[in-house]
Amino acid sequence: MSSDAELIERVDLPTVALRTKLFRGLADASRLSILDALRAGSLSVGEIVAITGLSQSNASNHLRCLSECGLVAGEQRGRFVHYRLSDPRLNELLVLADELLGETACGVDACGNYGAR
Amino acid sequence: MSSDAELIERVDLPTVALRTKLFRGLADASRLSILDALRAGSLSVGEIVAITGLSQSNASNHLRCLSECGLVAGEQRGRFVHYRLSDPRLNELLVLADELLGETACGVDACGNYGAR
DNA sequence: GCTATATATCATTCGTGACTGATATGTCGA
DNA sequence: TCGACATATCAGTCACGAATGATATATAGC
Repeated sequence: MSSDAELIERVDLPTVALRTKLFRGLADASRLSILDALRAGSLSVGEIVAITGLSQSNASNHLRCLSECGLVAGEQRGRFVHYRLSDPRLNELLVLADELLGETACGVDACGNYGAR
Repeated sequence: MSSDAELIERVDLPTVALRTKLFRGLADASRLSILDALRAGSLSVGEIVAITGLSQSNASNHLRCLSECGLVAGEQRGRFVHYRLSDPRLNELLVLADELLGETACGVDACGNYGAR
């Protein structure tokens, strides 16, 4: 239907949906705090809580989310669990983001469409 | 207060907040569709509507958001407004995201913590 | 001037997901 | 086995922001 005038290349929805979920995983101050803390190396949950200031249950919830998504990896050591970034390219992504924020995307802080929850 | 045991390097909150806003700008299927469409070159709003399938007002709202944030730039030509990506590094960011999704972050699609709105 | 087309703005609705507090699981030392 | 510590899970609350539909602005052609 809608005839032959369909020469427009539609957006690839599944791909876009995947990207959306990845960026949504990153679009939260708590999760970004955790990821930022882990850039220096692996940390236990307690250390993450101390560094980020998140509540224990909140941090744990976000860690589960990040872990399921494959962005961080946890390893049990005694009664501690140590988490680390699962891919160095995650660090690259953050660096690239900071570069953008430093230049063209500098209007982001002033954008009132969504706030700093 | 809280004594001298403050050797912990706390997360830099303003920086994290900025990154959060940038990623939140990217964490939406509609906006990502628009950005993806613009990777091929500049497009008018009408073309963007046709390609993404978004409603006109919805697309316009997202374009304003993306424009204010500095991620896209619009130029008036006659009664049309043509938008383009304002920085090629935005494209790099998307490529990097796809790389991550292809490998370590492949759990993202299965992550049920947040959905594909 | 008037009409049609292109884009922008505004108010409202409604679902998603972040946080809290309490509780459960699990691991170590005595 | 028991108590203390580390982490995980769960239910409930509440605010953010995405989409819609109607309306406003703007530009071009007649």
